[in-house]
Amino acid sequence: MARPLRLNRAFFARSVHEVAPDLIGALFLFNGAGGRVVEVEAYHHTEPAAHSHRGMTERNAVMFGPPGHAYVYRSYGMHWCVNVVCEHEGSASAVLIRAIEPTQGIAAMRRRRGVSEERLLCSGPGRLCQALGITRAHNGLPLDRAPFELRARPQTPDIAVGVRIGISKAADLPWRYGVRGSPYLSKPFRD
DNA sequence: TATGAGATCAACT
DNA sequence: GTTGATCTCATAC
Repeated sequence: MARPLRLNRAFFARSVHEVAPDLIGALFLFNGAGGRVVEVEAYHHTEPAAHSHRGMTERNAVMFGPPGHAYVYRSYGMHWCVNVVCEHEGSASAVLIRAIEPTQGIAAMRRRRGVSEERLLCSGPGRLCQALGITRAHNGLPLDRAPFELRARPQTPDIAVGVRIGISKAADLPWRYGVRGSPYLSKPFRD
């Protein structure tokens, strides 16, 4: 079995609906800290929950740039959230990284988060950015170069699909993907 | 176990 | 002035 491939620009230059499920199980590292992606959500400009829905602003400009870059925004005035920019299909779209199963750099993540319980280190979009040290300073950086490191999943996990979390618009779209039964999800999947 | 408030800021009405 | 791709802590059942 070959070493998992580094995810390149071609991986991200596809529809969010292909990239999002394919990210589940992939390795996501930032400055050597991170782990296995266990939860993501797709955001597409055709639906009102997406930041790109109403066109380009200073905040979301990166979403309109080339695929394979990080879009980092401030959520609720407090937290940072990280997305991967995908193929535009007419306008901008991205996949929100919502939860990671910690495998590397756990001591550093514990220090940045201020909690010791591994299950709580990266189980949410705000939590994982705090754990990995991702901020606005990293908005727009390419995902195929340091400090980012993304590698394809070694095997395909059992992927669950559900509705997205914490939104009120287009809340019925089943665009949330995750590893079924993982204890590192921000919330369990209902089926 | 479940619900609610507070923190804090960019975008939108 | 209100809302939101959130999290934590407090208080109530």
